[in-house]
Amino acid sequence: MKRDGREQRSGIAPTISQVAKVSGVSRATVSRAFTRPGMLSEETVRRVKAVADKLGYVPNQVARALSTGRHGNVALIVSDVANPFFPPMIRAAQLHADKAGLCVFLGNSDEDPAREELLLGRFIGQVEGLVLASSRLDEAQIRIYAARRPLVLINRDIEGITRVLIDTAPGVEAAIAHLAELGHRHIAYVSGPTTSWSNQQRRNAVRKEAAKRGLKVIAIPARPPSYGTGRLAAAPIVASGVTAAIAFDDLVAQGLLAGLAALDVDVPRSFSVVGCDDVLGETTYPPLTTVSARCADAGDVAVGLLLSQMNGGASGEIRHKLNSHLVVRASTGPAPARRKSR
Amino acid sequence: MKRDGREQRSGIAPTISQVAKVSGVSRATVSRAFTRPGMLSEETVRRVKAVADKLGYVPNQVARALSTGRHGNVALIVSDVANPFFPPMIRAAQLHADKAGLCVFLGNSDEDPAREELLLGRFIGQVEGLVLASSRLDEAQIRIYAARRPLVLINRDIEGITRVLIDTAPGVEAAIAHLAELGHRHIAYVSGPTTSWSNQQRRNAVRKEAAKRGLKVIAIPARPPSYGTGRLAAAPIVASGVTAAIAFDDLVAQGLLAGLAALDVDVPRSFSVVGCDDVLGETTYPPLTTVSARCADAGDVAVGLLLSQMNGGASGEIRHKLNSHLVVRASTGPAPARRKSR
DNA sequence: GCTTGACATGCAACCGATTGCATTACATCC
DNA sequence: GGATGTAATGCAATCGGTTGCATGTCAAGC
Repeated sequence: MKRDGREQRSGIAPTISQVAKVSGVSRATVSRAFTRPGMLSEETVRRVKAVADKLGYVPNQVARALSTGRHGNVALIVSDVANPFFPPMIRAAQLHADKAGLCVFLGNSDEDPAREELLLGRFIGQVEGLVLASSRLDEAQIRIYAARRPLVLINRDIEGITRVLIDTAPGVEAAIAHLAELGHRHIAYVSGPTTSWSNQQRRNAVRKEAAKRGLKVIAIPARPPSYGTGRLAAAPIVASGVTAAIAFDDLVAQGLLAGLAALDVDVPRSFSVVGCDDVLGETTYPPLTTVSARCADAGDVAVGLLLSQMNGGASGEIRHKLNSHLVVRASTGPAPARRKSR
Repeated sequence: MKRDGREQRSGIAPTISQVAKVSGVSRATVSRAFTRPGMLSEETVRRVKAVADKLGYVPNQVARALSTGRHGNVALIVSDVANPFFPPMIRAAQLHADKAGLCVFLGNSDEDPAREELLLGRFIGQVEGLVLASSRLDEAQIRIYAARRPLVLINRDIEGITRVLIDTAPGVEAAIAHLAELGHRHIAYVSGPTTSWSNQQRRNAVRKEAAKRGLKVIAIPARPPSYGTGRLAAAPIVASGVTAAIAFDDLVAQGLLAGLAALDVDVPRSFSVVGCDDVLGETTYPPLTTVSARCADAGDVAVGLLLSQMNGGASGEIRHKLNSHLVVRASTGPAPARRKSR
C-alpha cells in the first residue's frame, strides 16, 4: 500500500484538492488563498478559508517544502545538552526561531565528531540552515556543510564562516584584576579541553593579564571539564601554594569548591575561586564569583544571523563578538595574610 | 524564480534523474538501488551507487517523505529546557531516536499551553510521532493530537494514551520513613505546581506515608518551583517549627538549603532537607539527600514506546511506570534533641 | 519448439503542494 | 467602438522521489 505510513489514525488529512472541490474552485486558488490572499478577491478567500476550516484542512508542510524548497526548519547541534552551558542557549535559539515561524531540530553530538557528522548528514537535507555550537568537527568538514547551507558557528572561529564568539577575555581580565587587587600574587588556571576555542581564549587572557600585573600563574588541567574533575583538581592546586584559582567553567569551579571544602580549605577566607560562564547563578556554596558569558544571547544572535543569511542578506562573513563582564559574588576575598606578606 | 530557496550555495544538489542519466538506467532503478537493492542485479546496484557517489547524490528526504509519508522525524516537547530535570531526558531520547535513524524536533513550551499548542501545530505535519513531557495542555487537546499521530506522554496520566510515569511514590515514602527513623515528627512538604501530575503524586505519597507513621505534615508552596522560591520558603518553614522538609524538586531543595544557610540554620544538624529528582548529583552543599527519579530512563523508554507504536505494534494503551528510590547523602540527620524530646 | 515463470528493468501515475503563463470578464480611455 | 489594461481565476508543469504494473529476456520443463 502506498499510503502506509501516512495517517495511521482516524480520518486521512484533507488535501488541497478536497478543499478545492468542495469550495468549487481550482487547487491553485486554494493554494493562493493561503499563500497570497491579496491575489484573490476577498470573497473567494473567505469562502475557501471557511471550507478549509470546516474540513480541518492544514497545508501539508512536506509537499510545500518540495515545491518551494523552503521547509522552515533549522538545526541546532550542541556538544552536550546536559552541560548547563547549553540549555539557556538552546532556549534562546528556540525562542528566536519560533518567532520566525521555524521549527528546530536539536542534535546532541556528545562531543564526538563522528556523531556530529552523522547528525549533520541527517539534518542537512531537511533544513534551511544550521547552527553549530562548540563544534568538534574539523575545519574542512565544516566548510563543506557551510557551502551547502547557511551555517553559523558558536564559539568556533573559522575564517569565512559566520560565527558568534562569546568573548570572555574582558571578563577574565577583570577577574585577574580583581584577584590582583585582593592581594593575590600566585594563581592557578584550571584548564578545559585543549581543542576548545573557549579554553584557548580564556587561557590566553589569563596569561596576558597576569603578566601585565606581575602575577604568577600555573595551569592545572580538569579534563573533561566537569564537577568531578574540578573536584580532583583541588588537591594539586592546594599543594601548589597558590591562593586563588580561576576555572575553565562554572562546573569545574563548583567541583573545585567541593574539593576545597573536603580539604577543609575555607573559601573565600583562605582561598579564592572564580568560575566562568555564569550558568549556576547563586546556587553554589559560597555563591560563585564568575565571568558572565551570556550564553543565552549567543543562541539568540546566532539564529538571528542565520535568518538574515537565509534570506539572502548578509552574504559577507560576520564575526560577532559578545562581550563579558565579571560578576563578583562570595567566592573571592583578600589573599590570606601568610602568603600575601611573603 | 521557483528554485529560490533551494540551494543558494554552490552546486545544485544532484537529483535522481541526473544519476539515472549518467548511469544509463531509469529513475526507478536508481530509486530501487537505494531502497530495495535486492530487487536489482548486483551489477546494476554497484554501478548506480558508484555514479551516485561520484556525483555526490543523496536522496532528498523531503521528496521521499512526500511520496512515502514517512520522514523519519519525531518531536519532543518539554516544558522548560533550562530546568535541569529535562536535559538528561532529552539526551536519552535523542540517543534512542538516533539509533533508530530518526531526527528529533525539540520544542520548548515555557510552561505555556498556548505556546505548546502552537509548536504542536507546527510539528504535527512533519513528524511521525510525538513525545510530550510534562505537558500543560488540556486533556481534550492532547487527545486530538494523539488521534492524528502516535503520541506518548511523560509524567502525565491520561487514560487511553501511552504514557511513561516516573513513579516517585516509593522514593518519597522511603524518604519519609528515613526522616521518621531519624526522629523527625513534624515535617513540611514544599509543594510545586498544582496542575502537575508529579506534584500531586508526591504530595499524596508524603501524606500517606506520614499518616502511616504518625508524622505531622504541613504544606508550604514554592511556585513556580525554582531556586528562588525555594529560598523564600525557608523563613515560613523555620517559623512553622518543623524539623525537616521534603521539597517538590531538587531546585527548590537547593534554594531551601541556601535560605536556611542565610538564616543560620545548620543543615543537617538542626534541620534536614530532602529533594526530589536527583538531577544535581552531589553538587549541592551539603550534598542533597534526594529521591532518584531516573529522568533519563523516561526519555529512553518514551522513545522506545513511540517507536513500537509507529511501527504498528503495541496498539493497546500502555502505562509504563518507572520506579524510584531514596539516595541518602548529607542533608539529612537526626532530629535536633530540643524538638525531638518535646 | 513452445509454454511458463523468475528475474531485471522501464513506464507512468502519484504524493500535495506552488507558480508561470494563459484566459476570461470587465472597466477605462481615445 | 475598438484598443488597452487590470483583476480574478484556471491550466498544467514542476519539485524529487516511490511503486504498481507492464515488458522483455532467458532458462527450465514438457
